[in-house]
Amino acid sequence: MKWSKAFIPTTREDPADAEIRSHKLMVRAGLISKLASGAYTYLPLGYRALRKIEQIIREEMDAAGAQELHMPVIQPADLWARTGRLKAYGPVLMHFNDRHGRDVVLGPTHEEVITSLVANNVGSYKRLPLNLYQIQTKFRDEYRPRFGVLRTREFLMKDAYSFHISIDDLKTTYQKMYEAYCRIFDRCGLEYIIVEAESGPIGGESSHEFMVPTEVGEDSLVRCSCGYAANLERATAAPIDVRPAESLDEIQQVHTPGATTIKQLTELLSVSAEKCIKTLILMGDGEPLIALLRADHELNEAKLARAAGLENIEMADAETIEKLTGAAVGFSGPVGLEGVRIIADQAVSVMSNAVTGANKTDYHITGVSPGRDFALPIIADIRLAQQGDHCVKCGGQLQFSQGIEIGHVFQLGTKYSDALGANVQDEQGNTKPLIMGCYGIGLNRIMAAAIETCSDKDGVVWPMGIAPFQVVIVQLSDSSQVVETAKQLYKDLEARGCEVLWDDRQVRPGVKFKDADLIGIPLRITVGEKALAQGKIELKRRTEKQPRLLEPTDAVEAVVQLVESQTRS
RNA sequence: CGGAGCGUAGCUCAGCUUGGCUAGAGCGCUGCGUUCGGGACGCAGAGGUCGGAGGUUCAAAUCCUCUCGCUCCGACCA
Repeated sequence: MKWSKAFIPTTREDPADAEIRSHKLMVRAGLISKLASGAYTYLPLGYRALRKIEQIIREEMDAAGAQELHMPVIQPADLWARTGRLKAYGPVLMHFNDRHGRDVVLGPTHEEVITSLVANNVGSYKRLPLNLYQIQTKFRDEYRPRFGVLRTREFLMKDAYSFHISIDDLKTTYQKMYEAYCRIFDRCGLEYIIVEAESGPIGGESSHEFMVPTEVGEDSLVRCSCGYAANLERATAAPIDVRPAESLDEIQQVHTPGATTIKQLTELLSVSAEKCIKTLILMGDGEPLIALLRADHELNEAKLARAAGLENIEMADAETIEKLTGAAVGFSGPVGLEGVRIIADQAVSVMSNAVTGANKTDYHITGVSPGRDFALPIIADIRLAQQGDHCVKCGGQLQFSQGIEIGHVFQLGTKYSDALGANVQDEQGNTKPLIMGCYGIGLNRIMAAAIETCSDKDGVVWPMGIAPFQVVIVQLSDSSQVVETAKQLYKDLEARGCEVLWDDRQVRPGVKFKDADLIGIPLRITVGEKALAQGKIELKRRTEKQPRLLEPTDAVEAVVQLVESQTRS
């Protein structure tokens, strides 16, 4: 491609509405352009990169035994109602009414469609396992699109769905997908980690997320040097040890007017939050429930729900709290509360001489020791891991960072097949629900994550595997010798299968160098009078400072080799 | 949906507090000339519903009301 004919609108300045590095660079390098909040055009350069990502995914999915198909974006809302997800997704689903007034949704994902497809066409275990995938635009009316292309209302996703007669068979495919994902992300040149994950409202039991650690990701990661890794929702910290025995104080009531927050309480009484018990009152399936946490810890609702055996949990309103405790919000405590389920975090169970609410407005009590002053019927891990916690596997310090989720694999089970009646007959002729797995990859996020992690002060530094072009030829002048040499290199490299961008523009050298760095093509050939006087041209990697001088024919060989060695995983 | 901020040239912004002449700068763009190995310079130019609607006023980019859009924080999220 000749640069003079290409549509690559680079800019010198950062866009005003971009906050994070990848977003700024994607706009400056002419990869994307925003149409509206959460809706971006992929410009030719950006689209080339996106298509390369797509092709890597396609090749690896095919190699792993999955088959590509293409499903509709528009889906009857009725189908969504049957799995309960019309309600579960709520306003995130984009709807419209067609000319007959039928409620239609734009697919945010395709479990319903694929499950009904397979239900209608597969009746026997003999056709299983089956693994089908598509690469398609998905629609979600996000509460808040953000971070450039990281969270948008319209995005490209690869979603695969597998169908099985047995859990063992599902696990085999799950493992294959897991390995295929590793190859895909390796080929994309990403540094990623794999974490245990909550499966979320999609349902299912086992799940792993593929994350690229960055400073700006939306997800929080917890890691240990021993290899333990989980996302924050799932992460478990090592239990807190029992403190050395001290003499147990007697309970005393203290006047704490207006101290409704932990901060106010600790300042008023000059105690650390570690000595206070936070009493959270929640509603689970219509019943009140009390969660006790050390005051410097945060509740993990998913863990609490699991410990309590409940589906949905939400914070109780002020009225419920006042009725239950007889005190205003902010003065609740476990001592003396009757007839309500109490679940204590493990860290609370090892406390003594603690401070907590007195169930009397404007009063707290001190000298509280769990076990002595109130019962601990259920002790569980119901908190978020936090800075300073230790690894549950090896006892080492847990490390916290942010990350971008680029892929997610789930073992779904029979949630959708049950809801949609997707059954097959097994060997004995019994009717069995299909056991499912599903596997997603966010293509746009791969691109953003790659740029977020691969860039320097001058611009993007594309990994070879997903670079829009593999090599850029910078032609420094219009002298016939320079032009002819550049042209010959261009022809030779293209003939060898390289993706070449030839900067033949009538602009000053400085502009060409700056632009080449900004758009981040991995290899750069410079053709200029100086080196050409010795019959040489310059070859440089984007990551290097100094070029090497080579004969043009040697340069072609060198480029071909570099491309090959860096494209392989 | 709650909180905060921002909408002025293609892009990045100044001007608004304290209303007043023809609405400015830099970058980019067009033409001519000089330059030509890391975003050159000179001259000449094109380019604006000051987000939109309504109001106050002799007079509104500037003040008031409403509205739309965008960004960030929160809530939410395969």
